[in-house]
Amino acid sequence: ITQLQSKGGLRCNVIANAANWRLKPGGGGVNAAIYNAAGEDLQRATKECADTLRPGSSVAVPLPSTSPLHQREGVTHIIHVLGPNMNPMRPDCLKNDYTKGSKILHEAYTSLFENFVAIVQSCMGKQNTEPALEKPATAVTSPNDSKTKRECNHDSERTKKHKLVQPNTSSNQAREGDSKRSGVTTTKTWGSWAQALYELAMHPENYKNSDSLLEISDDFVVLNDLYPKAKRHVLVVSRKDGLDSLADVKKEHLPLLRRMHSAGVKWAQKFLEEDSSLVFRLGYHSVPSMRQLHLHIISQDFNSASLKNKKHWNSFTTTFFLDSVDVIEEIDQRGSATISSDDRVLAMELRCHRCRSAHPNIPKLKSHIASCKSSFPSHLLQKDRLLSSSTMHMDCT
DNA sequence: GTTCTAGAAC
DNA sequence: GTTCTAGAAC
Repeated sequence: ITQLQSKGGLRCNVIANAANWRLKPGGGGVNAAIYNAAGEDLQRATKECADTLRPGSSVAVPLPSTSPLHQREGVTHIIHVLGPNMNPMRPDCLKNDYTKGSKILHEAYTSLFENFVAIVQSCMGKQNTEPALEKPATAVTSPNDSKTKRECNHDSERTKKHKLVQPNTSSNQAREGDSKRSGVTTTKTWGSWAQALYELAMHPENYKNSDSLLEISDDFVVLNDLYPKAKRHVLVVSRKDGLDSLADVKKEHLPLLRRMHSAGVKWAQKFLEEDSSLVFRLGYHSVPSMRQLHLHIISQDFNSASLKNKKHWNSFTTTFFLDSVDVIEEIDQRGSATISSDDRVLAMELRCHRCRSAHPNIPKLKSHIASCKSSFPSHLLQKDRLLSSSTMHMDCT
């Protein structure tokens, strides 16, 4: 595009342009190159289609035949598309909302492909009556069109493009997404391996000799997690029979939740006295693997040999982990907890819980978090979601 | 070749 | 939840 006069033509009729929201020619990259190559005509034609672009949307602009890019290279359309915006100086900034970012990116691609399909279809319809769209235009013609097939030796490439496009034309199934978990509450059955906490909660006296048992009260038990995912990782397990997970929690359990939270804070405080470098987070898994409601108190170093896989990581660092303070607030206000996240978040890419950088596998992630000194995301710095020696009011008596 | 993941079995 | 391991990824 930057050279404009390609040898033998671009063999491309439609260019997808990563545009800016004002749809202006500027910028240092491909956007500027396209506008330079297409000339004034593109600015004029763009203006006729749209003034601005919202993240996740696209607009297809027919390139006037007077444009050099059309005349010399046979480009007939530019599709401007705007992805999610991470820059806080621009409108609709994501502010590290990964889920929203993924959604907007999905919308951007969907919109782009829909626009492309529409161009292909209108072009194929036109060709029967108007053979004017000649040579370089073959890239968007149907592979069934025997007239255009002959002299082109880029057949395989063309066919590939069409295979990518065709499934999209038949349906827009990609939009269904959220309809799956539509409030149908199926009763979960717990495997034998998921009963350990239940047994402990019902009969804590049987475990009194275990050195992982830290505290027993009438309505909860505190213990060291058998497979800690950080330097410090304890569980406050409710002793109420029938209360298996957050999904079962109702307003009547609010006093219990508050007592469990206080116990968690108390133990975090104790651990902070031993090691003031730790930072703690208190929360619940949206969908726990073990039966019996339990609150995690986990230090944010995640320095543990027991943290082995993606599910471990994501269950403590994505929206799958619901902060105790938020759960309590929501139960108080709405009467139940919103289990917003489904298990797709557990399969998400591995991102540092501090700086949000992505890492290809667990070992690489671990070596990164061992040295990441970035501050925690702002969301976690609010409402006492994090407990550290500086946020706690230490009693030095 | 080794490293790493992901799915089955428990 | 963990362990085990086939085979994917490198």
